[in-house]
Amino acid sequence: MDGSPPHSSLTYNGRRIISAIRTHGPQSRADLARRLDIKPSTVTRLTGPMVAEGLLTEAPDPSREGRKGYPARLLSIDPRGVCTAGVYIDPDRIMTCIADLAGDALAVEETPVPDRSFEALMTEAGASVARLMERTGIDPRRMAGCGVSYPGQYSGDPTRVARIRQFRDWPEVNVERDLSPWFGMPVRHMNDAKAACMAELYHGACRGLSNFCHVWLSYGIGGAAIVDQQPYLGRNALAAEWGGLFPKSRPRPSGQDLLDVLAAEGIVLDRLSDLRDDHLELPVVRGWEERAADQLQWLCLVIARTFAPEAIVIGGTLHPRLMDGLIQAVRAAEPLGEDYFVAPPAILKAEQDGLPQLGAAALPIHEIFNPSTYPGAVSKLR
Amino acid sequence: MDGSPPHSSLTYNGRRIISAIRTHGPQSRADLARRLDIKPSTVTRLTGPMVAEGLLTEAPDPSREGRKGYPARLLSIDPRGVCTAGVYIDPDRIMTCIADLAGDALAVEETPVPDRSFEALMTEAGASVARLMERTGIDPRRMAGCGVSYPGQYSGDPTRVARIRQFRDWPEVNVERDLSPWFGMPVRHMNDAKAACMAELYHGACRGLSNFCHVWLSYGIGGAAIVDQQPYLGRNALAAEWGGLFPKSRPRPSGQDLLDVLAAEGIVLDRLSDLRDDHLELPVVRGWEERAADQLQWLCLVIARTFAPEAIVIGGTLHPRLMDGLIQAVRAAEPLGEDYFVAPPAILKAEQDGLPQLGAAALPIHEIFNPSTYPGAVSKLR
DNA sequence: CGGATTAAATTGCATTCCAGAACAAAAGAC
DNA sequence: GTCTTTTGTTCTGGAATGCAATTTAATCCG
Repeated sequence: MDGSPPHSSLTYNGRRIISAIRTHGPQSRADLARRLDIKPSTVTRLTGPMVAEGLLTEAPDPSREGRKGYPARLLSIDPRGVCTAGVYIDPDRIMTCIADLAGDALAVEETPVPDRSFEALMTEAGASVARLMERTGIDPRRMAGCGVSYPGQYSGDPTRVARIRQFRDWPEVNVERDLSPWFGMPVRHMNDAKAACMAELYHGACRGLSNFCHVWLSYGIGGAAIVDQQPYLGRNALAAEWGGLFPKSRPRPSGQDLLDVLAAEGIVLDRLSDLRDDHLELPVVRGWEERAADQLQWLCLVIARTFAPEAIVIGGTLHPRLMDGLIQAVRAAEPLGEDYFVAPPAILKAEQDGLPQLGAAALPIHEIFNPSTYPGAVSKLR
Repeated sequence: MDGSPPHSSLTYNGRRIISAIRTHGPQSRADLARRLDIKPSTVTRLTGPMVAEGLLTEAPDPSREGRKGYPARLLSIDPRGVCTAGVYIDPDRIMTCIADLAGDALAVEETPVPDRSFEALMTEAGASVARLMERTGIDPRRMAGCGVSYPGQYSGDPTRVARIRQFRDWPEVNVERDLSPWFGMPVRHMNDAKAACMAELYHGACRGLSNFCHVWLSYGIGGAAIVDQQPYLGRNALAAEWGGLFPKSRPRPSGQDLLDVLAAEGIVLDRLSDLRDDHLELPVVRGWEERAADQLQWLCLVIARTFAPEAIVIGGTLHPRLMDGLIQAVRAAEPLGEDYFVAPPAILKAEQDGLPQLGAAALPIHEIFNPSTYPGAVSKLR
């Protein structure tokens, strides 16, 4: 059809339009002009090519039926207008997917990790993405890029991705130089918790929220803070790494801590996923759950009093019933401390924590559609 | 001379230029072009009117003397190019100033509060600013606006300034409608702690820093968080109100708490400023200081692990020797907890906490010179 | 039924702002 | 004295938006 991908020609206000539709749902050109404080003519001009290229779709507005005036046509994002690939790597497995703009996974794959070397992992991940592309028959021009995430904290130079404990032998990884070659498209990276947070921002419980915090419970305790619809990373990308509030030498509400507590009772599990339903009935697990709930209540209170987010979303890879129990406990702990004279932030349950590679797949979307990541020189007119 | 004030015609890149000079010091047009990734021709075109209007001044660059090429001319901000007024109101007094762009107060005034009604206070504040304008003989066209700050927390509708405890009888205050009429120029508002933080950003210890947190110790415990050179307010502007981490029913590191502790020992002081040097030697004050230092250490640890700022700046209206002691104690508490594998944030002493009205005076500067507050329609070129 | 009214969407032209390229100016280097 | 280097300027063109008039399709109402 045409040579250039449908997202490559978006102007700054073009991104704002996509962003507004994503946040506030399908709406007319006139609504967009009012919301974004730009002229209707600008909206018409910018949306024209987007509709032609299949990025947006038009539909009549039923809610305005029976009212005077020219009937409005609602603009919606066509989920299949652009797709992205997501790669999640942990010490045990590689999980990949092709996802559309609605966050639906068109295809997923899970591959065991044979060898933890950087080369072996990236070779396998690249091959997996290529297989998924083949299987779904996606037009490569519609692929906006590939997101890659893996657990671990950052350290030192923020332009480079950190080496992490589980992958000690990896080289010093630089996204552009070391990651991109394996996937044949632009590559973005964040650690597992921050990528999972992006999935909640674009496809999950926090869709369109401007300011919220994320708590990620896996083997460790991770997290992220979203400020004005972008991740706030802080110094060395250490912001919202809540684990730092719980010293490793003491009991903490992490998956590894649960495994340690179980092991001390003689129940040795290798992975979190080995935790079966009947384990949950054990007194030792009940006890851990109660203590972890207290610690999470305290954590949410601290988050509420520091970031004052609109919401706190909690997700992770612990057993679903553990997650549910912890979230219920935090919700019950209102009013989140004394001295509160306004309503506390909403406590939300993550919706996309079952598919960690979806978070990675959200990274290219952020890069391409978010106004704040618009590249190049800047001008503003008034 | 000319009819419009020198700051009113700044384009978006014009603001970026001012901002870059403020952050990185005097520099040549070529430096600015490289730093901001815009063309030298653009810098020439934009700086021309600024120099002509007296907003910028030119000087030869001694550091490039003896080197090849056309000698560079350094551009500096002329502190007197634009001035602002600042008004700080507390239950006991009204403090006002006229300040220039360097944060020098050209004139200050302190007036006792006769009557805490909104009308009386604003009448007196407006008259005071008018007297200062008269005294300094400032050209009204050079006045960018007036900042107004007073202590208290926000609640409810963030478009309106909150009613606070000390001023319970005030009406529901709306900045545009209720504050502007008294001062004859544009008015901006933040509470005392957040305004003080703006003074540190523009004139003090954190000049030009992108991300930092502020701890404000007065009768209460306030604070602010700066993200990308703008205040991050959060839900209901409650972000970084650190006092929320210390329930009022228990000992907390606030000035009011110190007065309460002293009162319990039979030493009844009415105001913080009544605390004399010899009070500091009392065992009860020593004890309070020690406990408050522990609490501040904990607070800074929490800030470091949540916001991960580049720096934490501590200021307030406590006795200077108390402030110094507390800051020293926090600095000595490195490494700010275990599990830290990168350097902790710098602990800085506020430089402008002696003149609270200067924080208010920084608000119009932020509004006028910060790229992120640029009004009107938006476009970006690439 | 048909003109008046209403609001959305479109079109052509004007304006604003920046990039690009050629050029001018001032200094040291050879 | 000419060449080289770097800063700074000028002028033109292009990209993006605003502005104002116009078209379009629906309801309202006599």
